[in-house]
Amino acid sequence: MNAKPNYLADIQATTDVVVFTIEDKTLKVLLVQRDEEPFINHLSLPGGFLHKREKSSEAALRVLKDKAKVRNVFSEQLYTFDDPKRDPRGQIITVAYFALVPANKLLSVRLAKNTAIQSVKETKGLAFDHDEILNYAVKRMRTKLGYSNVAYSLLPKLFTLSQLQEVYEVILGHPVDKRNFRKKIMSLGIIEPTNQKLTGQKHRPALLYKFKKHSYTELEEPIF
Amino acid sequence: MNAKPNYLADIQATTDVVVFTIEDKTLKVLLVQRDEEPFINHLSLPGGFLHKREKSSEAALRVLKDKAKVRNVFSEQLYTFDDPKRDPRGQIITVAYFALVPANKLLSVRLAKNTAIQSVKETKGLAFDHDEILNYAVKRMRTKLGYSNVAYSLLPKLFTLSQLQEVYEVILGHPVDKRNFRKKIMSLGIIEPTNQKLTGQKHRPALLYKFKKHSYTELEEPIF
DNA sequence: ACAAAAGTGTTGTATATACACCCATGA
DNA sequence: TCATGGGTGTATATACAACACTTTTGT
Repeated sequence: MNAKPNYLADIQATTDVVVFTIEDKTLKVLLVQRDEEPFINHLSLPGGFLHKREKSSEAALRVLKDKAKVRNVFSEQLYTFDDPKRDPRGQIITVAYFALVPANKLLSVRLAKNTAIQSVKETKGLAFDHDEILNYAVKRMRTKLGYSNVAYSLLPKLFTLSQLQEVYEVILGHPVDKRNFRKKIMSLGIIEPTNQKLTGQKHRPALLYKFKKHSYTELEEPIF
Repeated sequence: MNAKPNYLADIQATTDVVVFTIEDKTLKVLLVQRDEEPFINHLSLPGGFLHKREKSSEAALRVLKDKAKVRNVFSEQLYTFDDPKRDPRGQIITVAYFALVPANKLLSVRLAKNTAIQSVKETKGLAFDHDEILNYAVKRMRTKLGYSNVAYSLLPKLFTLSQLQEVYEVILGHPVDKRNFRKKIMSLGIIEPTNQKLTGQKHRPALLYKFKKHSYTELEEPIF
């Protein structure tokens, strides 16, 4: 192999992961507090450097396991941010991912020091260009939800139609009509009723549904 | 700065650009023949290494200027391919872009040695993972066209409605009804008629239209 | 006059939207 | 018995899909 010409960039690569969840009718994101320079004590997206012989998708899963304590969640490559000025340490590009995690899977990480799960709306002033990455992820996630079944990854295995509707309302940012929503979602054929009900609330028990597929599928007709 | 721990990847970064054009009712792609190892003499997507202090988007424009001889064309980041086995020379990740160029802007590059503009359908056996990148680009381009005005970037400034319809037919892969297409496209309000006609053909001259905006815009309602 | 593409409306069908009441449970 | 969310149908408006003939030019 020839020596590298000196106009070529010396690059390091990282992965940052935008972990979304929905809770209290609010879209939230997982953040970690940095414990070293640069941006020490700032909040940032969870991330890390790419290891030798590792794909960024594997690195993203590693970050999800180590920092968010979750496995088997939906994650997808988002965009690569590579402005040479984005990191003061040098030319460090980041392959950003986003992941969707049901709130009930984030119990253990809530207890960890130096992590926060906070409303996306109230999030700004993150380290590096992470505000920009977060904004980009929100946009992508919104459109994804409109033509795929990814909502499954924000809900427990069994869920009520109202819970599913809440997911869509939070992400769309406006309420939708209950009857029309149910008609639409049932006509898509992506979920099916179980024979179980959610009891123990102070109102009529709701029938529990499940997604037919727990893997990412794009729909022919859009949901919204 | 500390020394780099040895489990971190030594990375180089490249950009590869999928340059699409439409000609003879066919979707075509610009390819270059490699003149060095690995994959010497194989066709590949035009691309190159990232320079110091350069963003991948700038590198993509540089590639477009140097290899495709075009400027001011639509280009957009596609996806980052980073399987450590994708390049035998080492851990080389590529930030792929796709660009849309009207056929009439590719005149000079046609004459160049070692370049080819060929039908996407008939393209396979490219160097590295470029078949995969090309497939990914085709898919993305199809969906983009459905909810944006990017068709402008595949046509000359002035064009007939039949030419525009051809763009959609080629990318959708099936013919569409002329009257319905015109109704739809006019109702979107993204193009407007000029007072010029395209004469010199052996049939009735067609009114020429232009896009209101020559910059990428996402539409509220999808075209298809 | 002929060939070839340009241009133009209507109708039926399917989809989306708007809207209000009764039901089952826990407290 | 009351409060709370669960569950259900219809009528109207809008969007989509199918379809054929006349016009203008070049040869």
